[in-house]
Amino acid sequence: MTGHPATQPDLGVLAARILMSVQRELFTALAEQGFDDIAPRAGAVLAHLRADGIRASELARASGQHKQVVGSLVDDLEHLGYVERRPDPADRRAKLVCPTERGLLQMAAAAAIMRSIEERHARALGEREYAAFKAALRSVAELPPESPHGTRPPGPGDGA
Amino acid sequence: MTGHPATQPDLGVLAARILMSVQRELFTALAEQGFDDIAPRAGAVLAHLRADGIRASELARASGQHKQVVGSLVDDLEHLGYVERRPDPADRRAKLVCPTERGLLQMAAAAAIMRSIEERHARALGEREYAAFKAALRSVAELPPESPHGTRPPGPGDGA
DNA sequence: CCTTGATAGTCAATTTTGGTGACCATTTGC
DNA sequence: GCAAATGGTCACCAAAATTGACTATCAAGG
Repeated sequence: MTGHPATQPDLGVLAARILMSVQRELFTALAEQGFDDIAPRAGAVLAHLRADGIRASELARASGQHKQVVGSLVDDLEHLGYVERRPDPADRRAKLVCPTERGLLQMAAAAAIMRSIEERHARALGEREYAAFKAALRSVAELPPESPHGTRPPGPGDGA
Repeated sequence: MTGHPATQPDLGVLAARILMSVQRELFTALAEQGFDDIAPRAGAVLAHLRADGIRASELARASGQHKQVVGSLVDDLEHLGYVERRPDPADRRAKLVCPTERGLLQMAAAAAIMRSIEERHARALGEREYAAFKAALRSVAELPPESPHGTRPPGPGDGA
């Protein structure tokens, strides 16, 4: 990251700024809607929850966090009543992290807030431009880093 | 953040992913070039350094970190020989954080690495598309959050 | 089968970070 | 020249990430 004011802020600085701003607004709005007991860091788990459950290790991969961190996050969310751990029928080692009723409500609320944030940006940029921006953002997020020699195809590798 | 795999990953998830990937690649490359003693978190300061110096409080604003954090970051970077504190001639309370020779080298190296990362994305997306993407990214990063009533103009308000 | 190696998850200990409140020096506005 | 705001630091505390080890299970191969 190298955003000298002389230079334009670089990709990393911009990403960090957007992340901070989105996080702040999302969790402020969630708190106003009654979800005031979840720490922003729990977003790493909540953002990747699925109604039908997801494995902790997959959460770790998707969020880029270590599995110990995900474990403690899930602990917290479980105590708060947002998720519960259920055994994974397909693998007796694994446990599925499933949202509870309250978890589903939170997911819906967060999705609505994120929609409104993105709609605001879409209005500012123009619908078409924002759609193009979002698509480009996805591409950039999915482009594999560096690949010194034998690049693997950019296929569905990234689970999330 | 609400990126159910069913849904597309949202703005926050994408920003987080890009930030992580950029950080990892940048600091790996810096380490390979001999700058292996700087922690990624110091990027919050390094990214906003200026050759002619910048105040700690401005670093705090630009990076979104508390001034105590910036202080300790600057301490570390000072011990490592990347920056030095000089009194600000314009305000005897303030100190300017100025890059040393080594700091300037680091800034140049980081800028080059970031350029190569962005060039890779530009190749993947197309030069035109990437330029449009980058412009949109800046707009999104600068759009003020929410503004329930009397919006202030989106002028140069954001210091960084 | 029975071994070998990888994967899923947890526990515990350590280290890093981040956050808080108080505090001094200086500047700014009245 | 006094009060309030700003720049910066100190000392302490809480939260968080990283590491390493360990159990249970799965998947391959012999």
